[in-house]
Amino acid sequence: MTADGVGRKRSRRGQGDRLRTEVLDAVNRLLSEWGSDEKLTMRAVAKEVGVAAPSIYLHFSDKAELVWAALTDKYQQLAEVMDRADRDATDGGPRERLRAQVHAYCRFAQENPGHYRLMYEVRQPTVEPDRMGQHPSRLVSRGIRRALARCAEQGYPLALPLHQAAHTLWTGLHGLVSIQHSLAIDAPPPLVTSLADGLLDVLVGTELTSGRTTPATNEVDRLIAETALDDTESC
Amino acid sequence: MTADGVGRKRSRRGQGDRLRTEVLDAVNRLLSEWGSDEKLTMRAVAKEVGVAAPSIYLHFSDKAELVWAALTDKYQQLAEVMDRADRDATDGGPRERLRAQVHAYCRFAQENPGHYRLMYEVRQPTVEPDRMGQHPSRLVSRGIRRALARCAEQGYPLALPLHQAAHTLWTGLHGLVSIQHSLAIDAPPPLVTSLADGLLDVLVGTELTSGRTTPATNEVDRLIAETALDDTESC
DNA sequence: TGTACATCAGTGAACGCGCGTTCACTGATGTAC
DNA sequence: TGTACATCAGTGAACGCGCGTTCACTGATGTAC
Repeated sequence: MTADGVGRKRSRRGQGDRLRTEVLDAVNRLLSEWGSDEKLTMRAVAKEVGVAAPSIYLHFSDKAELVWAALTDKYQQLAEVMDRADRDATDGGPRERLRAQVHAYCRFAQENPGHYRLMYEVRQPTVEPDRMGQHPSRLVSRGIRRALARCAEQGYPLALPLHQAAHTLWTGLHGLVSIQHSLAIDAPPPLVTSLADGLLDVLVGTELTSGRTTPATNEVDRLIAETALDDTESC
Repeated sequence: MTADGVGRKRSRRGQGDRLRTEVLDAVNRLLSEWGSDEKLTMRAVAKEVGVAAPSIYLHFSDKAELVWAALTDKYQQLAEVMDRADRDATDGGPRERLRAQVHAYCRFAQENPGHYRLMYEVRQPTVEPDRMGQHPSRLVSRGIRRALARCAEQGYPLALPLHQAAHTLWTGLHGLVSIQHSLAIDAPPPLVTSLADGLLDVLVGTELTSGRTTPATNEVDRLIAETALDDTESC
């Protein structure tokens, strides 16, 4: 037991895996508390768990693996939050559901600045390139693309071809919150959400019209769909 | 003279300031060479200059000051590149000039990933909050806003009020290139430029029409104009 | 039922390293007399 | 014109620190006989 360890009890035989989740929980707590990933060290994590630093290596082969696990976890959580927001808005049309997802994204980014930074700066400990192809951020971009596809299907005109619109919306949201974070701007949270709404309004027509229609797929759209930027699932 | 110092000659009396620019040049070279700011240490910079590490302190009181100087320098350079692109496109209309600025931005970000990362992650060594109010990124956002204002003045309809459109365009560009960087995606550079074009097309009408017109300023637009997100100069 | 033992879930101390920064110094160079 | 001296532009060695990681270990706990 370390100096500050809060009386953690050693797991019983066979319960060794308990520590793994405790470690990931500790990472979450530290990122929340600090709003940053600067001080995220093996020693700090161990101390937060109430365990000696080498114990972490019983479950993660090195720091990169730990960070990657935390990161994947959080992406899943973000995707889940967006998905729930989408489902909870079923009484609105597909456009309202997309908007709900967008708002969930903004809220998550503002409530979890530490996690958000970690998620979008994987190169902390460098990560192998093949892993990059499976980057869990796909979970998020896919959710947005699906919601956009539903809008298009049900007659809302998109200002750009589907994949391009989805990528533009996703990266646009990221740009909004990330500049907010990196320039340490203290704009009120609702402002970011309003800006996101503006972007959404520009990309997805607000009413069902037969006049304007979603542009057909083009070279750019196809390239995005093929690149690692997106995944292969068809829409 | 250090082991690797490339025969740098000590400055003559009164020429002591020469070292200052040599240091900043060295920072530039290292960021270019590495495409990253991870390894940017006082020792590495000193070695690149061909000088002992403590010599840097003759001109910069600490690392934060050095980084801030390099950062400001690069923002000015980016703003200049965008400005020149704008001026070089005078034979096109204001819309073509804006597009030229947008392309210059994308090119800069892709050709200088190391600088770009440094520019948008100031919190490396934490920077005092009052400095943040004077963040040199304003140079960039101002350039974009001015070009947008010219478009609006000359009859191109914006899809959003001026300041909001400018902020959306700027952060949207940042989102595009920053996700490219952080997810280590190897999309061909022209693709990013095409995506930027798409964003531009969505925000600024492609033709002079009297039908659609730029929305009047609103609450969101006013808030952005007032926030540190922007500067006070009126458009 | 009692006991020897294998295994599991960790620990304490130390490793080598690189970092930002400090400190007392040095040696060339221009200047005053 | 020659020389003592102040100043300038740096240097070398060391500081204390925190980091990721390794290594030999320990002590409780379940199990076999």
